[in-house]
Amino acid sequence: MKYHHGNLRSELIRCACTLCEEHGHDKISLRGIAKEANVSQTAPYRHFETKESLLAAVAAHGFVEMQKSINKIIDLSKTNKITKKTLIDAMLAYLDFAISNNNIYEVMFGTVIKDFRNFPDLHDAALEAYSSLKLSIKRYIKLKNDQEYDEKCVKIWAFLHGLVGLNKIEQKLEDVPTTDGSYDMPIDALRAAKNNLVPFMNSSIDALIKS
Amino acid sequence: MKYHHGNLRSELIRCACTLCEEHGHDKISLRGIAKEANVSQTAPYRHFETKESLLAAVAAHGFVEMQKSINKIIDLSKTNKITKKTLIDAMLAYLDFAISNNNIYEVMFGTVIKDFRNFPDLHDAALEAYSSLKLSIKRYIKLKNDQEYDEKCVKIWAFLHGLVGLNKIEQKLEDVPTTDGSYDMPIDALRAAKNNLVPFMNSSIDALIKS
DNA sequence: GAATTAATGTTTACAGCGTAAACATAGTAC
DNA sequence: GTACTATGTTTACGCTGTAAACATTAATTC
Repeated sequence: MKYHHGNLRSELIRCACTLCEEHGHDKISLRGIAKEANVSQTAPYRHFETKESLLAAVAAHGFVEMQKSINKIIDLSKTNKITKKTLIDAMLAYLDFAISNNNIYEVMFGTVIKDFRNFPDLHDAALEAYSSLKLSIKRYIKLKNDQEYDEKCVKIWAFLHGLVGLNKIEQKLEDVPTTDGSYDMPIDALRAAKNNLVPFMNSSIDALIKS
Repeated sequence: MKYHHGNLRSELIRCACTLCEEHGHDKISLRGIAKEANVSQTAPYRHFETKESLLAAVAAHGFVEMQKSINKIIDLSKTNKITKKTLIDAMLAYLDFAISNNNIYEVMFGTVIKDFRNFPDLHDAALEAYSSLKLSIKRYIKLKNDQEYDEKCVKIWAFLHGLVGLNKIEQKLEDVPTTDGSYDMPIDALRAAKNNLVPFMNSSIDALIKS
C-alpha cells in the first residue's frame, strides 16, 4: 500500500460529490468521505480546514457544472441573438440541473456554507454562473442598460430558484388530495406546471422580462 | 424542585423556536433545547420521537404564524374584493415573515424535515398557508376556474420563494463589486430590487397573474 | 549524494451529539 | 390504598468533527 495518495484533494471532492448527491449533505460525514477515498479519517484535514470547506468545494464544482450546461445551450462560441425557444431551453437547463443534482443544489444555495467570501473559488464560480444567466437574457432581448438586464435577471432567477424550491416541497406533501374542502391542494397545480413546463415557462419568463 | 414540568411539550417548542431563530437549525441540539427548558437531556423524548419531529413542530408553528400575517392583511372577516395594493401588501407580508424569521423559514422549506406526511399537523399547516396565498389572489381577480387560480398561485409563490432564497445568497456575497469585467454582480441588482420593493413587486406580480 | 525541511499521510484522543434502556416519581382510576 | 400510566432522570453507546502527536515520503539545501 502506497502511503501517499497523490491527488487526494480532487479525489475527496469527487467522493464528496458522489456521496452528497446520493445521501444528502446532512447525512454524510468527513469520516465516511475519507473511507470512500480509502484514507484515514483525518487525512482530509491536510487539504481542507473543515468539513464546511470541503462542501464549499462541492458547491463550487456544482456552480461550474451548472454554468456549463447553460452555456452549452446558448452556445458561447457565438455572439448573435438567440431565439425565445433557446432562452427557454437555457432556463430549462437550469431547472434540469437543479433537479437532477438536487442535493448538490442544496449545498450551493442552502445554509451549509455560511459565507461565500471565505471560499474565493466558490464565490467566483457562483458569480460566473450568474453571468451566464444574464448573458442568455442579453442575447435574447435588447434592453436600455446593464441595470435593466440585472433587474430582469433577478426576476427570472428568483422565479427559477423558487420553482426548484416548490418542487422539493411537492415531494413532501400528500399524493391524494383531501376533499374535505378546508383547504386547496397545491400539488395538482405544481404537477400541472411540471407536465406543461414549456408553455408554463414560456408565458412566465416572457411576462417577467417585459414587466 | 418539582419533578414534573406540566406543559413541557409546548415549552420545548417555544425554546426550540427561540434557539432555532437565534442560531439556525443546524447549530442547535436536543440537549441544548432541553437545557434551555431546564429538564434532563432525554426528557424531550417523552413528547417527541426524534429531533426531526420537534423541528417539525417548529415548522408547523411557523406556517401558522405566516398564515396569520397574510390573513391579517387580506382581512379574513370580509369577503369582498381587495385592491392591488392590498394584494401586494399580502405578498410583502410573506416576504417580511420569511426574512424576519429566516432560520425558521429554512426549517419550513429546507431539507430538515424529509416528509411532511409523517407530521400531520405540519402537513395541514403548510396547506392552510398555501390556501391563504390562493385566497388573496381569488379576492383580487376573477379567473375562469380553480385550476387557473392554482396556476397563478404557483407562479407567484415560486417568485416569492425565490426572492427569499436570493436574499439569502446576497448576504453571502462580496459587498464591493469587482470591476475586472469578467462577470457582473448580482448583488447590486438584488439590492436595487429590495430598495424599490413595492414597484418591483407591483410589476412582477401583475405580470405573472396575467401571464 | 547526504542532511534538512516541508508536505502529506496515520494514530490516538476528546467533547458533543442523537437516542436507546433502565430506573424514579407523580398523577389517575379503581 | 393499590395498580397503572404518564412523565421525568440517569446511564450508556456509537458516531461525529477536529485537535495533537507521530510517521513517511518528497523537495530543497549544502
